[in-house]
Amino acid sequence: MLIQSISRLLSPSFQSQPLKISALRISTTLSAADTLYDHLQEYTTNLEKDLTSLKVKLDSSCINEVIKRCNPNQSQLGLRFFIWAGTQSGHRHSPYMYTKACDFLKIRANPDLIKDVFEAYLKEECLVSVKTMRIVLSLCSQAKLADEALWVLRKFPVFDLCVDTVAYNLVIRLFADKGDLYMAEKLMKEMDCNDLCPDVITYTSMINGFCNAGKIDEAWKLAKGMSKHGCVLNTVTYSRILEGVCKSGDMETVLELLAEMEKEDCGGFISPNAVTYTLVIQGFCEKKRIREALMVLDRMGERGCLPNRVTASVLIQGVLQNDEDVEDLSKLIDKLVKLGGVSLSDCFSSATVSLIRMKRWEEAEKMFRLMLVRGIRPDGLACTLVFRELCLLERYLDCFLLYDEIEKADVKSTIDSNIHSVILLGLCEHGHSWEAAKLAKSMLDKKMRLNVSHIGNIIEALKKTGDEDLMRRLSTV
DNA sequence: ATAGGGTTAG
Repeated sequence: MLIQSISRLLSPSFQSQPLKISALRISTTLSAADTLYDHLQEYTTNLEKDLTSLKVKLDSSCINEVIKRCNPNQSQLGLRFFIWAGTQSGHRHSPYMYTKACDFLKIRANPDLIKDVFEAYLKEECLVSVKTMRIVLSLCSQAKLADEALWVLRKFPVFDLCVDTVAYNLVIRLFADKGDLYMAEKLMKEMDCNDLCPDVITYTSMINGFCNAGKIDEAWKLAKGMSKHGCVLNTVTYSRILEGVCKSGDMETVLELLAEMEKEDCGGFISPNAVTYTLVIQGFCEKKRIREALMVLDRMGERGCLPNRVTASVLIQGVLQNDEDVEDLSKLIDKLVKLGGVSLSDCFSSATVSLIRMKRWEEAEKMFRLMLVRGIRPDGLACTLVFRELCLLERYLDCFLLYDEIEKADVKSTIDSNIHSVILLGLCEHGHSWEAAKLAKSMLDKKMRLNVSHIGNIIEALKKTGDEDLMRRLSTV
């Protein structure tokens, strides 16, 4: 969009064609949304039936556009539309769409919308299916609305629908996460009365809730009772308990539990995985018991369990926080990479990120530069944080030099468009027109959006380079 | 149903 404002500033003669092309592209994607939105405005009865009869091909951008237009004043219509769209065969809302719907329709701030829609369904005698219920429950889950989810659960019989385990699990998880374990447990007991049986997922939500509330005994009691319902304790559930014990700080018990999980006679159902080991390592690091954390890494390696990026970043942070010795860090990184599962890039990037978070900026910059010297490519987060810091310090020329070096190593960009824009603007404002022009070209090559508000300054600086080729390319984006 | 660490796209 702002590239277009650049072309306007640059030379009016170039702008007509590209603008027409993009206008055309927008109008084809909007037509489906137009049809649907217009219909929402006109409906009197049978909204859902009529929407279906329009036979519009649904996709996420069209659904997004419709709910966006319903934004401030027509949230209820927007919600009804979103629910209808989700029930259409051939379309399934992505998790991204659920977050968008919650955002645009302000479901969290206005949870009564859900009840209003159901009232309309009843009044207009709309068909409400299990699929409808599933979509509404997913919305409640996204918006973390436990009470509303329970209200929806209670509406199943009103529409002659049977509640299933998936629906119960969703509501139970919401209450358990909220810390209302009384209600969560009540619902779990209620499942039996509906010929439903709690499964491993139900138990895991409950156990997680009890552990977060510091009630490890209650969590154990549940775990012991799982077999009553034919459920077998597995790695995920057991690791939840172990996590709770870690949080309580009793690392001796944690080691006993870990040993229990490692025993062969459990048939491997609860054998620890990378997440389990990482939780234990994290527990020791938080208690500043780094040596023991490192021993857990060895133990993990002996059992053939590979560390991952989380394991690496937890350990590296632990070592950086507790040791002055650079040797320890490089020994650790060597070991991690030798075990496999993480790369040098993962390790050095993690170290850079940890140092920045610990406000040890000079060491972070050294680490970042060392990485480049050794030909190791920094990951996206490390780049973002380093460039953000350099921009705050107004060291735009350094940004450019580092950027150039990273670009030489590889073509795939790990730096987001906003940072590109900030660096570009900084270079322009500090009179580094040549560098700005080179960065602008690189951005054009990547088809990157230019989202800065100081387009005028950028254009003026770029004009100074007298680079006609660049000007032409900017104007024909 | 599994942790953690930014941003983008859909």
